[in-house]
Amino acid sequence: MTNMIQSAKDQVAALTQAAYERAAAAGVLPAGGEGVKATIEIPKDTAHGDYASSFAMAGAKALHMAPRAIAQAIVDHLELEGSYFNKVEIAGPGFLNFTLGPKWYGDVLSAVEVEGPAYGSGDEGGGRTVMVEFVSANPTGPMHMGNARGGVLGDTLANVLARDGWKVWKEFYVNDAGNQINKFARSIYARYQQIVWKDDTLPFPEDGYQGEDIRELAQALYEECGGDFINEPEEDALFQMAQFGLERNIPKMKEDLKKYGIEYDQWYMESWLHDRGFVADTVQVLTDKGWTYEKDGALWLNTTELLKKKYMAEGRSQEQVDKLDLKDDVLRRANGFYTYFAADIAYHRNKLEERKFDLAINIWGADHHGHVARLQAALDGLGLDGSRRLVIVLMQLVNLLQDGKPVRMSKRTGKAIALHDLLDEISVDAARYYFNNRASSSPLDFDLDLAVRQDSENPVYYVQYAHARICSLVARLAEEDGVAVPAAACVDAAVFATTEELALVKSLAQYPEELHLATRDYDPSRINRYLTALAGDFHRFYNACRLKGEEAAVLAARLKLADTVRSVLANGLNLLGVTAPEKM
RNA sequence: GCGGGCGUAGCUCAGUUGGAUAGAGUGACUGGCUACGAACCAGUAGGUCGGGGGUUCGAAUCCCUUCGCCCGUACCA
Repeated sequence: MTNMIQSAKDQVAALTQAAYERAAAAGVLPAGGEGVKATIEIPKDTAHGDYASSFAMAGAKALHMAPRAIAQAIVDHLELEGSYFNKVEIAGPGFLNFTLGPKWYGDVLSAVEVEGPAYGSGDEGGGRTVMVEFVSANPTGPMHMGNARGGVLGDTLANVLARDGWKVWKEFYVNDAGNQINKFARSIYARYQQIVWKDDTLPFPEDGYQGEDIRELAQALYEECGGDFINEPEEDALFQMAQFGLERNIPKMKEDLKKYGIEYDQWYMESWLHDRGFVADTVQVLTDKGWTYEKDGALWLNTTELLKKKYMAEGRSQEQVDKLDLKDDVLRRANGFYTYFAADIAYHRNKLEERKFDLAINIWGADHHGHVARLQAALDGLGLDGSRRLVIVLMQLVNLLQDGKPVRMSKRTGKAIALHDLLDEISVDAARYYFNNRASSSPLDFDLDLAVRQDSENPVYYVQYAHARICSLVARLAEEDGVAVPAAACVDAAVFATTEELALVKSLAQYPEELHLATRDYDPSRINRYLTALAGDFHRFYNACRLKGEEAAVLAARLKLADTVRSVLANGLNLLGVTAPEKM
């Protein structure tokens, strides 16, 4: 709950405003400065202080004075007594540069100590419920690199949301119905026939799944149940093939994801929606509301109108909307089967209406971006406000590199690298950190040759090393010198004098802000960047400042600082699902 | 055509509400342990922020325009 950055910022704003009012009362500044919207930021260069206010520049127009003159009047009437700051300077075009004093540094250490593993938490969610649906890979084959990325992204996002006051539910949507299951069944059936007749030249579906895993499924089926399916009607045999394949694949997926550190609250079957008539019911509701029409024997959703309505509501002009190339969607095909889109609308109606989640977040591959707006619009059409209550985080795909050159991945041709194979090669820690190392909007290259031999290559080791180094340091001081980590109340932050110490405390204070931004932008890769930077600040501190042999007050303060860093590193790594080792 | 993503150092990428001299990692080069963990640190070199225009005290960031790469635009899922 304690956000030291925010409270310092608030103080800058309050101090500046109070100074303005005093200056205005004294007649030094004209009236009209109350509404000045000054930005308060942390300068990149510490020579410009710890916080900078743009009050003087922003107010130049309203006050009809030169920025630097305004700044001088503010400084003359500033009252820093009792605040976090002990110095203010005017610089550049009129920046007011505030420098933090020891009180603030001490309070940062206290905040981490008091809040411990909860440090960095917020309450943006306010107890609202959110479902994060992620991975949801087709159960027709093993999971690949893209699923590995989506897995960490969703899992970490769920962790971060929970820290921000949301009640989080994690779900895997299993597409156990529809065309690709049919294709799956036909693929197994073809391999099965090849096995039964001992003839590899028997025909295999043109669009079938060619992976080795399909052969293995067929072989297992043959070994368990024999060759009798050959004699059954094809329809029955295909049903059995699909059942057998799913019953083996789904537990395998659960197992792989568990190994990867991911466990769901629920695996939700698409077939549940079909079986109880919920897809049909949802389509009926859309029809009742007048959003559908029949054409060429199929039932269509008037997506064009729904999207126009949505875009206009979002502020686009009629002209902009008119030039869009919009198309309607089929909900029920001429053959009577519902489309995937219809099932998806029903599934999200289930999330928002039946299960009453306040918010639904989906992690999707960027190749599905064309469906984002139309799904939201369809939910709008159901009166569920999908444009706001459904958030789709698009994730750019993973490029697999081999010898520095891209390899085309495809489940159909069986050329993808499976998640479980990957985890045989590299640790869960390394994989989870690696796949969370880029914003979801950036494509991510995955070079297996590099990943396999990576040790120090992966920044996860840099962060973990900092943690292990501190553990070792703390243990050693306790053992050899009998010095324990002191309570924050016993530390005099005024002894922090080096730039390394001050920078390190400021990094610690940045953590709640980073978590907040990670949830706001649905971008948990920020945590990686933060942790790497914090570890770097620690390593620099460690090289610049000794502990052993220093006088008691300095030793105590530095030891407390190091231990506080340890706590925050562990805190962040925990959110990523990465271990914080004491030794390595 | 329409829509989405991207374009920043040799390479991979950061850059929060517009801010002061545009950063990090990696690669290259030069240094630092009889030292609390060298899986570490310090330094040097490397840039027309794809190009052009505009908005203003101030633009990598906002607007317009243009070029290039990836993706989507199914009675597939």
